[in-house]
Amino acid sequence: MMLLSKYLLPTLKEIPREVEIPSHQLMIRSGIMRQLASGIYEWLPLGLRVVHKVEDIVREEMNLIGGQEVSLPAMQPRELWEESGRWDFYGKELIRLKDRNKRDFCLGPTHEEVITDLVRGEVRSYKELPLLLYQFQTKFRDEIRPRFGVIRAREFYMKDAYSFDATDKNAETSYNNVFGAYCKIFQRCGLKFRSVEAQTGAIGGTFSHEFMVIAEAGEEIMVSCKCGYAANLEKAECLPPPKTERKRSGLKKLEEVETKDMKTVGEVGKFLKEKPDKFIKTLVYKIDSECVIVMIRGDHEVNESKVKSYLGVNEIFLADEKTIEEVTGAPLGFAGPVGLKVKCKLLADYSVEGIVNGITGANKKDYHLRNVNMSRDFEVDKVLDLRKVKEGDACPKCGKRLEFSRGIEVGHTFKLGTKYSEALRATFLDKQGKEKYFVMGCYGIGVSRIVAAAIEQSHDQHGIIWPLPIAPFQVLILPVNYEHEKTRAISDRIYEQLESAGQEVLMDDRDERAGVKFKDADLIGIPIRVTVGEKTLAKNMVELKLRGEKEVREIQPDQVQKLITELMKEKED
RNA sequence: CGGGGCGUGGCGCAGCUUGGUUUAGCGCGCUUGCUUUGGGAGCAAGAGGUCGUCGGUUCAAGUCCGACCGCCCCGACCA
Repeated sequence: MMLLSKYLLPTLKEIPREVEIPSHQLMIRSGIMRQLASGIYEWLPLGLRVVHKVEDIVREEMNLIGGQEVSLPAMQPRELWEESGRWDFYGKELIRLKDRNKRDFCLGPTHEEVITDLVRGEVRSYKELPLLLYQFQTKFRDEIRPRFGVIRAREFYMKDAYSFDATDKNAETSYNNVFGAYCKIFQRCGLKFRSVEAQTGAIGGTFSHEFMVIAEAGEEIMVSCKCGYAANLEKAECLPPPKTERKRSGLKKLEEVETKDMKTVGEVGKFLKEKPDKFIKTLVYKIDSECVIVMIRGDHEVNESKVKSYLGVNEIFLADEKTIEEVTGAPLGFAGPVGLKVKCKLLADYSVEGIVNGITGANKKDYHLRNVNMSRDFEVDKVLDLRKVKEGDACPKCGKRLEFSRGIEVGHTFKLGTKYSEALRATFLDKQGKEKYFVMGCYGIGVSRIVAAAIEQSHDQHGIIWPLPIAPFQVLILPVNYEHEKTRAISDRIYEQLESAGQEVLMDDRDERAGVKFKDADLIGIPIRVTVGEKTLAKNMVELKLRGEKEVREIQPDQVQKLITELMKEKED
């Protein structure tokens, strides 16, 4: 019997300090986990049960689409990562270490290299394809700033899957299969979620989707439209502004104005009495040793992901002041595209094209330029979409207003193509005996993150309200006084009946006052509570209450198992 | 990496400004006993702390100074 008196469940009355969002607070307070170091957590028995619940659901759905479970090493040799080019590309997020012989290793933040290496060694023929391999594994990413408990942790539990196909078309089928399985997984976990188009980032590939749990505390911003378009903020596009007809006559003469100590669009705009949308904001980025100039309209913001993906790099930084002086000949705040000292690649957002007689830095201390016009006063290498969309921008699909909402990313699917198979020379022989690269996909689900996301989405002021399918136990029996003979007898009997009916039951046999037990019950959020107390027992009744509802029903002890079984069926439908 | 905050029994905190009545307290939790017993009980008696680490100042350091470590928050960029 699972007795609470013997169960390691250290609940906390007080809200732990230094903990921000509800899910994190509740995970600590309800004894689900404890922190060991920044972004590194210990799972306690109750929490681990939830992890396993999620894991089981994921495993079932992956198996249903033909997935085969493997387990790959967390510790991976440098050579493999150099083959794919990611030893350098992945940056500081990759945790590196040396063995006793000074050989370099990393702790896997993801497993494309390892799985591709495995498959290139073992799979030779198209007849063995398609292949879908997956695993559950602890991943390591040295996050720039861990936060929100397990939502952005440095060590976390994830399911990752990799598909190998003979053709691009087949790979798309694999992708769609996983996509479907993911929808079922999140549904089964009882989550309100949405899939959005996303960027491929450090993983790479041709396209990708993120699965977002809708939650106020979410770190990610989702952009969506009534027409069905949905993307994350990094990826989201919008229609370029209608091109203003630029008549030669309308172009005024270029003119220099003094703007002493005014560096920002706001300051200069106020001084010149011009709106931000007249400005060509000019940013100097440094990529390795090269500089790239990015221009954008003053009222917009650069979406660095778009810059990164256009340039094909993983990390870009704004140039330091010294570099800016070298490139522009002026201190920070006076950069512009006209008359740069050093030849750089110039990129302009679509929004810059439409600016007539714009304002920009003069590349000269304390001066700006007025009446700047693209093509006449400066040439750019490329005009493209580089800005962050704003709420209300025009949807790229239908032109209606885009809406913003927040979410927690719990899954991500990537159509990789042949990026890794080419890098690692992973090939098979097709029907014609021709050597071909595997067409790959990779698919992640943040298992530990789902636990937090579920709480974020389902709690009240008293504690967690677990969705039934991922609850650590389905039923909590709460004998008001377990020492009372009849109470104990009835409680034990209900426990046994439920258990033999396949329910997972926790018995609060502690010698605590009723209040303590009720508070803890609400806190740990087990979906069904059966209260056995002398008061109702006098009427030969016990109480049944659902955590998410107010209503308390009185029923006969012998009816408990039957009613709960029915309730569970209802919930499943 | 930059800015801010914090570090004192398991948890939450006070004490530090102005060094010495501090044998380092308080609340929660924990142990034991009695009373209580349907929404975090009362009384009594206990256990539990190298005051983050190292160094310095001083007759004397939880308290002052320095370095380091850890944790949290904001930012990582708007030119």
